[in-house]
Amino acid sequence: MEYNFREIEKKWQEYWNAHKVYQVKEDESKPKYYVLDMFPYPSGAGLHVGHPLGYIASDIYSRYKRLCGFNVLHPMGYDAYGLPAEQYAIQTGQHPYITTRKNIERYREQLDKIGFSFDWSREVQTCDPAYYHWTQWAFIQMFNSYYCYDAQQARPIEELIEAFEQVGAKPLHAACSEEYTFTAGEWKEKSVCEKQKILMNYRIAYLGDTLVNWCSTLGTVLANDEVINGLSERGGYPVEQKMMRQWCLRVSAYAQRLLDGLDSIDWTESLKETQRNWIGRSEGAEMRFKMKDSPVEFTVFTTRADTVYGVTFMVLAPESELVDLLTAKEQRSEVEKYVEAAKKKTERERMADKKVTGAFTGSYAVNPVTGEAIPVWVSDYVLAGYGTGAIMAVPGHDSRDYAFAKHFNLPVIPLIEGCDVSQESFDAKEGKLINSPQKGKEKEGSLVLNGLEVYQAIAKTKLYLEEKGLGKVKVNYRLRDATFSRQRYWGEPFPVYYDANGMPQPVPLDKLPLKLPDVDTFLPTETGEPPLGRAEKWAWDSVNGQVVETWRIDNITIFALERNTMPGFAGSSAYYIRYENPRNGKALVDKKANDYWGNVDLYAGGAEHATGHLIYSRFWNKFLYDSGVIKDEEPFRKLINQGMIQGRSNFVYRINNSNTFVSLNLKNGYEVTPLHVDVNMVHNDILDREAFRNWRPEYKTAEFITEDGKYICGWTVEKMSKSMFNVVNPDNIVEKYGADTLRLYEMFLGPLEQSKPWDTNGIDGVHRFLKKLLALFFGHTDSVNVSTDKPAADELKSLHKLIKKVTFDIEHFSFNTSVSAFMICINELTALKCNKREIVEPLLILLSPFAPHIAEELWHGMGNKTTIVEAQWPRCKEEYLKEDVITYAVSFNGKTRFNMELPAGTARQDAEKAALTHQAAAKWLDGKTPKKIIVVPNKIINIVI
RNA sequence: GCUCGGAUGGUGGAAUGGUAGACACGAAGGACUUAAAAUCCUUUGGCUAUUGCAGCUGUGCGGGUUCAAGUCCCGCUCCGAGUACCA
Repeated sequence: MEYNFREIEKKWQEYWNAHKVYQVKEDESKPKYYVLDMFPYPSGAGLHVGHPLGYIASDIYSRYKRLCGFNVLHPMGYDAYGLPAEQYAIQTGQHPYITTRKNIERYREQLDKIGFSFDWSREVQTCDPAYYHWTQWAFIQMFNSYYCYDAQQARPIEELIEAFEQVGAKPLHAACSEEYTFTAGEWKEKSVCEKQKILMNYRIAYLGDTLVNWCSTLGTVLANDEVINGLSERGGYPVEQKMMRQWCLRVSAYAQRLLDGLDSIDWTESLKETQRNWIGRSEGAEMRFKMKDSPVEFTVFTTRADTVYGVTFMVLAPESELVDLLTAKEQRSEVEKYVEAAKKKTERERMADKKVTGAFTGSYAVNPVTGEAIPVWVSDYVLAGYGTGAIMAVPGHDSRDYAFAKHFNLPVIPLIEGCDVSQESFDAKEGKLINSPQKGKEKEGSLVLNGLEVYQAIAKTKLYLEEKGLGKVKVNYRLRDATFSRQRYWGEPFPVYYDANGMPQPVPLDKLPLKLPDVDTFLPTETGEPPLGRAEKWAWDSVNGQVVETWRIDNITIFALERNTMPGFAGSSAYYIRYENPRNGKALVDKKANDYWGNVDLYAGGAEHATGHLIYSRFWNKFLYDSGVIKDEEPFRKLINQGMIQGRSNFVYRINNSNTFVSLNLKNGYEVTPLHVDVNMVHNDILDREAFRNWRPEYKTAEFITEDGKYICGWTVEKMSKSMFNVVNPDNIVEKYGADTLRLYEMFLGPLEQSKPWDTNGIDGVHRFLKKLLALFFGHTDSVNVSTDKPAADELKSLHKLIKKVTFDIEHFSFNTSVSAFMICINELTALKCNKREIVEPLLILLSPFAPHIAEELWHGMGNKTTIVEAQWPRCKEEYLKEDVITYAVSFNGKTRFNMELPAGTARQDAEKAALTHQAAAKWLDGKTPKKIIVVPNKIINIVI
């Protein structure tokens, strides 16, 4: 009897595959459960041990739910569009499709080896035209919709046109980039082209001039979540702000719903918090300022309306359109110089540069409350993209304004009683107001704030502003619209052409998918157009409704197609819906399929997608919900984040100027250089010296100074990467120990959510557990040997303890403790020499989600004809868990003195009596009568003397 | 700066307010073996005992609540993650 995991695992993987064991379809007789993993981007490096962590956890949960009688949808696919494949294509000329397909094959091979219960018949790939058909379709739906604030949902754009025709723009509450006030009459007067331009301002997918994150090295724009600390997430290249005409998604219209929806879903608090911060709701007021010497007006946003008496200057963002309007003649050259300098700086430089800079525009605004004239400045500490791109500066109570005021010698007015602003500003929102007109001494109708608490003063000022028509209460969100164009080849083409007026028109729905054309090279064109600009034979014939391979300038029915492609998150925003009905050529999802499967019950993936994918998906889902395509408003009901698996690097210590290596604990006597060594040559920190000598030619003659005949390596925790030689592929582990050991070990490593370094130091213990399990089944024979005898009480107890623990742990995603529970149970049963069928059969069912291959093998070895997948999860019977005797810890004045065993079910009074009359008690009682006795059933008896 | 986590043996980590350190690794000792591997047994937080069966101490630090605190409350220290000229 030997644990031949290679044979066992191969056998059952082939069996499951051949018998389509994990394929599911809608089944009204069973409750559904949808378990989803974030689908991987198939990179060239293949899967490493960090990837399967979440997959194993969700697979355990899927298998568990299946055994509990649920119809479980557990699909997998690939996020196949992405930058690395394109960059590889630029270098090698190989089409990204080829590399992507190759990588997918490798991923599939690796995944198959681990024994997941995916329904591969539902696989999707985002680069497959049959899939991106529906990405393009959704885009057109967004193009043809606007967001109505009254209905709080997306509505067809035709309804907006109708409203314009009847009442004009002013009374409507619709999400837009710029407010319009035209009347119904004025609307009707407008040309077709003008109307199109106005509608663009309202569409949910719109073409707009926006400030974008431009990364010149990558040659593309990036979304906010793709920029980290002013550098591109991919590659770490500098990013600058640039005004560009781009496709955008009006995500901001959904800000409030995205925020509110968080309360209805079961995600970790930290992830919800991250999204709340990203959405960044802030309540405040918009205040209108008039200029002293010109008719121009502008508004600012503030959360501290109460500080209006402390405004000593105004600041405009350098990119603000107001700069040009408000700059006085004599200051023009200085301001222009400043704005130019600011524009040249990248986002990162601006952040790094904490120096205070700015320029005076030479003009003055009028404080709407006091009537005083206040100077208007330009400075890059004010952002064009947030609020109105202009602020009222209150140096007394805002540290940034304070720094600016001190630098340019502007006055600082304290507004809170007792605060000291001689060294720094007082930013806290607390205290009593001063320095506004005194009650009784104020002019008629002026705003009196003195003596009020800050929150009262804010409320009063808002009210005052609204009454006097000087401003309005306003909620601002940090969440901005998503830029949706990428100047890249390897992405979904926009289903859009530009008509004779240069206006974008959607490709008719029945002509989708609009396929990605071939190009000769994947670089931008010489004229700076995106790579698709090289597709010369790629145009749209609007009369015949098809892609044509010709450019005929004289024929006005042949139009240019959009040359940008969609970003990475386009394909990943609704893939979970497509899994429900993946081969449907008529719709994204059939209504019946979606009614049955609904949203994702459990979503497993990394927390790094908090502000990207997980926001976009929620937005996309809400849009589809508004459009009546799907039935649930939130895509992912419960979300678990697996931690990151870091690399555990190993070092050898070379004695300087020699080829001799000294073991870790002996290195102190020498001058040594630590060198990274491939972790695959190290086991339990002991170096395989032969493998090391063969690793590289220069180590061929290496000498070792060992301890007890072993060379011990040093170690440290780093990111898993090729250059550190610490990448561990799951294949190696599967080859050496088997998939079941890998699965159990990854779970045993620690709590799922926690980031932890990968080390194989404990893997033997898990492997040993499986061997013990086999020993229990086989005894000393070569075939499975189970007895049909009735189990004894202690055997039943051991099993039911396990059922209770494992069921509880799986429900709470505490997989590491359930693996421990299996080990305890097997140790107990081994000690009892128990191989009784009534015990080991349920045990195998419990184990099957964790180690499906060996469980299946033994299940069949016992004579079962069906697969273990069809078994039923065992129920825990509490009556087997009852203790005969209960151990009480008896303590005196809180100190435990002795343990005492009493029969289960002993009455409280009898327990008290027994504790006092116990022979050991006399020592502490010392003849005294106790003041108080506390009996905690099953636990402790505390006697207070 | 702000927000959210975390701190328990040599290591990974267990502990609904109720005997802290489950389980596993590693280490030490032993059995089997010509030997090794494999397997099995014993010990393993620290200190004091160990011809004394036990005692003391102990969950980052300082307080508090409680009969009882790793767990709850207050105040620190350190570490990690996210986010940031957001007005």
